[in-house]
Amino acid sequence: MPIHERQIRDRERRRQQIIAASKRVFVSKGVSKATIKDIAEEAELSPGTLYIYFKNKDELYSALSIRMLKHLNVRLQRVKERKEMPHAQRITAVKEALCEAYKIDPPVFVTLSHLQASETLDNISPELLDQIMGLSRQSLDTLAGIFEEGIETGSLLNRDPQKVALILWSLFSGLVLWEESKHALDPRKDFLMPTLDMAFEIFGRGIAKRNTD
Amino acid sequence: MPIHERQIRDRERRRQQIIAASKRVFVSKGVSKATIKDIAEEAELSPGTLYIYFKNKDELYSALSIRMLKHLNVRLQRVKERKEMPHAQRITAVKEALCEAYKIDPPVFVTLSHLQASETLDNISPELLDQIMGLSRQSLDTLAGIFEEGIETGSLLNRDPQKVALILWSLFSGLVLWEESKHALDPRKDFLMPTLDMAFEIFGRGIAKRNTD
Amino acid sequence: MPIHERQIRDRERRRQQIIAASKRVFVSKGVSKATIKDIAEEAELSPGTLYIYFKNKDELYSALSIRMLKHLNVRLQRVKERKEMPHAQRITAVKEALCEAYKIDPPVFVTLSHLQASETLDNISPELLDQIMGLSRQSLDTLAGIFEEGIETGSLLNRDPQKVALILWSLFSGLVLWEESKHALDPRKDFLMPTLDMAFEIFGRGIAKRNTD
Amino acid sequence: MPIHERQIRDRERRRQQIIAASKRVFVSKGVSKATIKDIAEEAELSPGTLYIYFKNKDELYSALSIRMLKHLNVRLQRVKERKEMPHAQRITAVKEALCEAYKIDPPVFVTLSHLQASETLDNISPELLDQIMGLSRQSLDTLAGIFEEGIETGSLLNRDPQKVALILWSLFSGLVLWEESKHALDPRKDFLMPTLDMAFEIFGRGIAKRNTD
DNA sequence: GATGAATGAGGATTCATTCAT
DNA sequence: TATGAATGAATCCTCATTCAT
Repeated sequence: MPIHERQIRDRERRRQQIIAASKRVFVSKGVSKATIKDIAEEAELSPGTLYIYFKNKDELYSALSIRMLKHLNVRLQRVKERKEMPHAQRITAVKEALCEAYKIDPPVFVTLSHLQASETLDNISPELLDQIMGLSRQSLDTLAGIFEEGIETGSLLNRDPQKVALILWSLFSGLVLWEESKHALDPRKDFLMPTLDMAFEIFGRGIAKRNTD
Repeated sequence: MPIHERQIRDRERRRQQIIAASKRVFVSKGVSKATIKDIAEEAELSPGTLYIYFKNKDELYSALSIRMLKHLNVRLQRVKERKEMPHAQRITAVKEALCEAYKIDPPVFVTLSHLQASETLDNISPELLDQIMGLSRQSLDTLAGIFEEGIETGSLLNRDPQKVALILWSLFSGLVLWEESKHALDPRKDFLMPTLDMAFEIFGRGIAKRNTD
Repeated sequence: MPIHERQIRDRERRRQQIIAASKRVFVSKGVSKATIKDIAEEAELSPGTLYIYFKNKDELYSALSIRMLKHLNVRLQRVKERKEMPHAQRITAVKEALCEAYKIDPPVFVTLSHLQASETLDNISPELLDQIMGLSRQSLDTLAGIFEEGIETGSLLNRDPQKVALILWSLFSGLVLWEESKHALDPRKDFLMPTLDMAFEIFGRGIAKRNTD
Repeated sequence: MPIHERQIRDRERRRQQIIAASKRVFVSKGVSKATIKDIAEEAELSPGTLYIYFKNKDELYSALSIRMLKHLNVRLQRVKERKEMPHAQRITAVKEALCEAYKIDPPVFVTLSHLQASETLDNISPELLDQIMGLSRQSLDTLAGIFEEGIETGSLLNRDPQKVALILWSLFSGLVLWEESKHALDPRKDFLMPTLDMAFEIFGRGIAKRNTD
């Protein structure tokens, strides 16, 4: 049934169109200031139409996070598969995966932080919440898996990989959140990247095992 | 003018009373769900009265951050003055300063992140914004100063101390934000402290200079 | 033109199919909660299709009433034709006619009451409104005719038959409305029928002429 | 504390003012067409103010019913106390009580019917629902009590007084609902009263015991 | 005729803020 | 200063109706 397939594809395209529009609105107005009307106008649709594709505002927010988390998962998984890579390069690869996910959707990290701050989750369906939590966990698990391998090969300090993964994620999201806030006040460009580089260098040194350990 | 002074003191006392009440409300209802009416009730005042002491809601939010930042500044300054301390202990002292500030006002870190995420800064007076930014900068500067001394004494890697300070702050606030979000969903106790300990250990190792550097 | 006739027949069949579906929706969701989309889904049609057969929602509502009123008219007319029947039996026959109409379409009586309460008549075409009013009047006229005959034969009190007819109709619809409301709260079965029996008994006694009158 | 008392009185006065305004709006626009904005404008208040006095729209609707039912209860109770009255006069007194309640608030009977049709009760607090149901029941119980006495004294037919009460109530509300609907279409005056008189006459005759019973 | 995505006006409700007392 | 009732703009969301395919 090719007709049916096209309908599904159209539907998905619309969803993506709305998601893209809301991303742009979030960038320009901020997440909590963005209204459904704003997003609808940006998407050149009527407010009612958004509700055909998303049950409510919170679920629209969540869709952004899900898209980003899925993308991130793929990237991290790819890093994990490169088992032959030396650990230092792997951490750099992790950084690049995170940065890429961030660059695709800068405001989504803010959204995700909001979600994490559990301030907007009231209207979310349990399934969607599960999905977000599951994807978050999956990202962290993949990260943890990478560190675990480093520990097993003796490259990394023997520390709880779950905690290490969380530390790296927090380091990254903390910096990004800071950058976003500075950006709003003083949009000089790319103070973030050098700081991120330095952060990962320090983290990499800190987690690496040395002869004396 | 003792009468005048007492008036000022009374006024300040009221302000603190309101701030304390809003803190409690933030803890129980979450920052974005808290309304002026909630805070007024908690403070056993009427909504109108809050507006005698704070120009608007955002300025009340900001006052929380200011209190916290002031406190943090004092603590960090004290660490900075302990010039004789070995760098490893100093980083631990920094951690304790941050933790203490956090423990006094857990939700304020979230608020501060919100402020940083530039979601609530619209209604703030330029003076207040300057004050917050100034205090933020001061905290970071103090931190940077500590690192600078470490670099000068050859204990720490020679890296831009401002960036290092920002990295440590981001690491801390990223973890705290994560913890707060988990807390809302699954209030098991104190997963935060061991993770923070590990984060600072890794950071400390990463920033420490070694013979081979 | 047999082709043309079949088209008309098909059209009428579709209308009945939609009416039947909306009846089922009204039963399960309540009249005011039922949406066009609900009815369309129940009829396995699309919302747009309903508008081919009914000008708008109110006209769909009205169609239900019309169907019921037509049915009722036929039944009442039949009672009227049984001129040989003693008046007491005739009133029982009237009761049965009303009950049957009610049982076919319980929620339609509620709808009709709503219509009567002039809450939904705004969007109705004058023709349709005329039709409903005409059918209502016809039912009442038939009822009045039955009573008139009773008066002429000396079986019934000499009272304005129009008013008597209205009284009986109100008695019936009042009880049914009450029953429907109770049903929603406490769906015990068939408190209605014994109460209706008693109501008609009292009414019958009350309207019957006695020697002493 | 006379000041405190005045506040309570003021508050109650405002409530009554709002109730009175919504009554007027219901009369002119119909219950389901009336919006909060309409009522607010009629009351010369802002929409927000209504929510200080009523939790939501449904509870405002309910308040109308409650006022009417309370009034009715008082009146019916008074009739019940006149135990010396012959039953025929008592039924007339019941009619007058019902009519008076109706005349104070004609549209409220429609509202009450809507409530009974359980179409608008979703947003009502259980307490309020209980109150309405309780008052409804109380009215019916009082009516039933009156009939019970009539049965005991041998004036009335020996029938379940609860059912008889319900029959009378239904007769009344059915006629009133009809009248209201006619009124909207054709506001000739006072077709209701003579019909009501006749209805009660028939009911009275029907329920009265005769020697031959 | 049939579809169902899109529309957008309209409604209930919230809440920061004001102001008369 | 303190109050808290009143405000009304702003927001989310619904749903009858339309129209391009």
